[in-house]
Amino acid sequence: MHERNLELAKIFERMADILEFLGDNKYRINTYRRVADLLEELQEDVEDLYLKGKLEDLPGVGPSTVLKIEEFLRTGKIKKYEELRKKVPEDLLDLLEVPGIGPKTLRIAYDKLGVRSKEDFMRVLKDGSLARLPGFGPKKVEKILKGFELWESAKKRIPLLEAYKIGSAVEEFLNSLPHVEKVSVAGSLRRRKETIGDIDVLVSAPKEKWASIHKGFLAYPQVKEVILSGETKTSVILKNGRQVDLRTVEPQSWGSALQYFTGSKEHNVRVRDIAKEKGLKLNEYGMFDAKTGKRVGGSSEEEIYELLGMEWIPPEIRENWGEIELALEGRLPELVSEDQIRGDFHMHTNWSDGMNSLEEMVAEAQRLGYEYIVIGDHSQSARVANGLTPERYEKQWKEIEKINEDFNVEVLKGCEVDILPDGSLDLPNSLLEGFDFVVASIHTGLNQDNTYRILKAMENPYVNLIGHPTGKVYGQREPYPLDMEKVIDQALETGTALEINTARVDLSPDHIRACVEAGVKLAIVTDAHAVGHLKFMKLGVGIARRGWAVPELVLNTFTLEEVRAFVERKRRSL
DNA sequence: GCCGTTTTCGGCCCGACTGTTTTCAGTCG
Repeated sequence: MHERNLELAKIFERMADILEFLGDNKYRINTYRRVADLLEELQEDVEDLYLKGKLEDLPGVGPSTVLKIEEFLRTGKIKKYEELRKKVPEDLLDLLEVPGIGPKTLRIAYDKLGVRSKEDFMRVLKDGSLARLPGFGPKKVEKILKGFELWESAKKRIPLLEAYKIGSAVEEFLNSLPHVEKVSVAGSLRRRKETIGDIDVLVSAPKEKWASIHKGFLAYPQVKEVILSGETKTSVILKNGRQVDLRTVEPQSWGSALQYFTGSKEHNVRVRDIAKEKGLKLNEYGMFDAKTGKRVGGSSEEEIYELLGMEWIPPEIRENWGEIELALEGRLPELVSEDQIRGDFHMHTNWSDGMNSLEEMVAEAQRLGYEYIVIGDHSQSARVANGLTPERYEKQWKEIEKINEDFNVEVLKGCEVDILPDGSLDLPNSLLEGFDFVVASIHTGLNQDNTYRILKAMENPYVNLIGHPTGKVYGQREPYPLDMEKVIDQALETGTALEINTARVDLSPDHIRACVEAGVKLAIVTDAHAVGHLKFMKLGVGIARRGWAVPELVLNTFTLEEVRAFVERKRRSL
């Protein structure tokens, strides 16, 4: 990660917010936002690009943007931004993140009701003064209040994807410190829960080096505030407001500490019970003989579980949901794992709403060692996303054919076709037939029960995968009502797979487990809109494992021939 | 603010949905 890129991206984002609040030209605002997105996804350091004179080659970057970036690199500041931020209270802008509050609403509350903070806004919602303004009413107030709830809960708990990014960056930083032997996130992040409280990170090192490691961690550039810092534990708040707890342990305690801090609490209670039955004592420092107090193990997790007569249990399923009994009997299922992943089934390019070109996406997929990928750009009715018409798909196919000559990874012609309100598809079968793999998703009517639309879409012989089936986006959108049982039956019946969407954490682990029990095929996808998103496959695998997904049911473990056979089987049978 | 095989000026992703309206405005994706 290039810190400076992110810092600049934030500034452009903020400038866009302020301009929007001030009612500036919306296309200029749009440009600022696009620049912010661009910077966030940029693979190289922005300064390198600037020095090479390549900044203006980026799409959407013009002379004015280059000047601002140049100014920032030189002085660390952007004058225009400094002037803009004087015009509006800093906290006020955060409210734009609340679903239901847009720039106009915020401006009216500011002008007419003197709202200057979140507390002010809550007050005018609750005392009815906002509802009395022209253009507002009780329903709108209700909607914004609901938006606040969603927003608050998303703020309190960290969505898995965000926590994963933070955790990975912290791990990387700690690994760069001297004397550090092992680093791992623990807690609910390691278990890949949908939402994470605090981010726990564990480091093993000889005791005499701990002080220097804690000190080193305080120098992590993202640290904003230190809550506490001692010999074994440091807690900090990062600039993004998230808390990270670092613990140092001795190498001989690595396994027991990792086991202890990974949890879940319910899992650990049972595990310690079993230890007790065997005359052993387990804590974060190691496994000991209960009578003599003599250490019998603790350096690795595998050793801990082995001493208890159990198979090692993957962290994602440590919830006391039956995994302990199976591990004691040696009957744990083999869960899908990262090294079995051969491809990604859903990603976008700049043909629709992706940031990168087809070639750039393919190049990254090749770098990741994939055997195949499915390009799944949006279809025509997704106009906001610059969805493709049949003609444009046919053009894209030509480009894909050309690219397939130059790369080792096989690029499958695919699409993310919209499921229309009546359950029919946005593209005719005559065109769908020409794709190698078809993903179908719902993007409209997100407040109604959409079971019938999904059931009908699965009847189409060319639909291989239902994209983000529940419509949920964590912290932003509740799922629509859906009869998952019927969806699962229909998926099984028609030979259609369901999507595990890494970006949205949809399906949930519970859904995945139901699919696994029914024998429904699943596909883990990143839904990447930029090359940088493709690497989150690792996270998707974690989500799948949390739902006890086994490789036989996960399409990503299939060879290219097997994927083609999966598609063919459905086409022949319906 | 950016951009150009119809343009160096005049467009720019535009439609669905919701709640407020009685013909529309704001938000979202």
